[in-house]
Amino acid sequence: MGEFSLADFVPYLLNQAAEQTSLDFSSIYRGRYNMRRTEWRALFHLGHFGAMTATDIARMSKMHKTKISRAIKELEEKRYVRREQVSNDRRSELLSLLPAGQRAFNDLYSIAERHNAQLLSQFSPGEKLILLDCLQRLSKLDLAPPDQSLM
Amino acid sequence: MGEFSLADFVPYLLNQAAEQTSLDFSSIYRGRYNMRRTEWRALFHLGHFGAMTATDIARMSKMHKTKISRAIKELEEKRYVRREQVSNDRRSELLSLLPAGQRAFNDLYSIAERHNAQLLSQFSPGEKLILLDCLQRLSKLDLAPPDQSLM
DNA sequence: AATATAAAGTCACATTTGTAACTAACAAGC
DNA sequence: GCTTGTTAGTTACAAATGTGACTTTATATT
Repeated sequence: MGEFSLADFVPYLLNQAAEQTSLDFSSIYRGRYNMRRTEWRALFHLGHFGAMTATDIARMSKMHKTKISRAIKELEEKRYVRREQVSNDRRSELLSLLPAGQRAFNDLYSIAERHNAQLLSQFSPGEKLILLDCLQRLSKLDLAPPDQSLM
Repeated sequence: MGEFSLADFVPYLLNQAAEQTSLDFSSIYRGRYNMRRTEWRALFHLGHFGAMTATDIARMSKMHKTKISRAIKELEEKRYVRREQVSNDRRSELLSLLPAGQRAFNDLYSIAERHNAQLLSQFSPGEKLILLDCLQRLSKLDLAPPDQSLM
C-alpha cells in the first residue's frame, strides 16, 4: 500500500459516509413519527424479520441491550409494539408490531428503499455488489434469524 | 426493484461497519492517551493537514462546532494543542500541535495505518479500489432532499 | 433440594452529545 | 457615527448514551 492518507482510512471514511447518508433519513422518521434512531432500528428489525425478543434485536443490530430496552419502552408507549409471554421462559418477551407500528414501518420502509436506491444509483452494478459485500464483511453482521429451538 | 433487505441498506451498513471497525482502535487512543473519539479526530486533522482553525476542522470532519470546541479544550489541557492569534481577525484561532501532541499523533497514526492495512487485507486489490472509491463518493455526497412534501 | 451460574430485561448514575442562546469580533450599508 | 447581519467560538441546558448494579427466572451441579 502506498501513501497513507486520511481519505484512505477506512474507519474514518465509514464514519463520514455514515453521517452523510443517514442525515436526511433521520429527519424523516423523527419528523413524522417522533422516533429516535434506536427506535427506528428496533422497528425495522421487527418489521423486516417478524416478531422476536429484545435480545434477538440486540444481537442482530449490535446495539446494547439497555438501548433496546429504552427503545422498546418508547415504541410500546406509542402503541407501535406489544410484548407477549410466548415461551415457557418467563424472562423473555416476544415483541411484535401493532397495527400503528406496522403502518409506520411500511411507510418508513418504502422511504428507506427509495433513499437507498438513490444512494446506490451513482454506482455501477459491479460496484454495488462489491460495496455491499465489503460493508457486510466489515460490519461482521449476524443476520441469522433467531432460532427458537436453541433457546 | 428486487428484494430489499436490511443487509443492503447502505446507511445502516455504514453505521454498523463504522462502529465495528473503530471499536478496537478507540480502546487504544482511550487507553494510552485518555482521548475521546472527537479528540482523536481533531488531533488527526491537525497532525495530518497541519495547523488550522476549529472551523476548518468542523468543516472537514463534518463534526459540530460544539464538539470541536470541547475536544480542543481537552487537547489544550493535555498540552497537545495550542491556540494562536495569527490573522488580523481576532475571532479565529489557529490551532497547532505541541510536542506532546505531535508524539501522540505520530504514535496513533502509525497504529491507525497498521489497523487500516489489517482491515483492508481481507479484500482483493480490486475490491479495495472500489470500496475506497465508493466510500469517498458517499462521504462527499450532497443529496438534495428526496421529497420536500415529507416535511 | 440446595447451591451456583447465567440469562432477560430494567434501573440509576455518570458521561457524552445535540440544540439553542450567547459573547465577541468583523463587515456592509446608511 | 449607527444600525443590521454574519462569523468564530463558548456556554447552558436538555436529551441520549454507556456502564454497572440489580431483579427475576432458568439451568447446571452436587
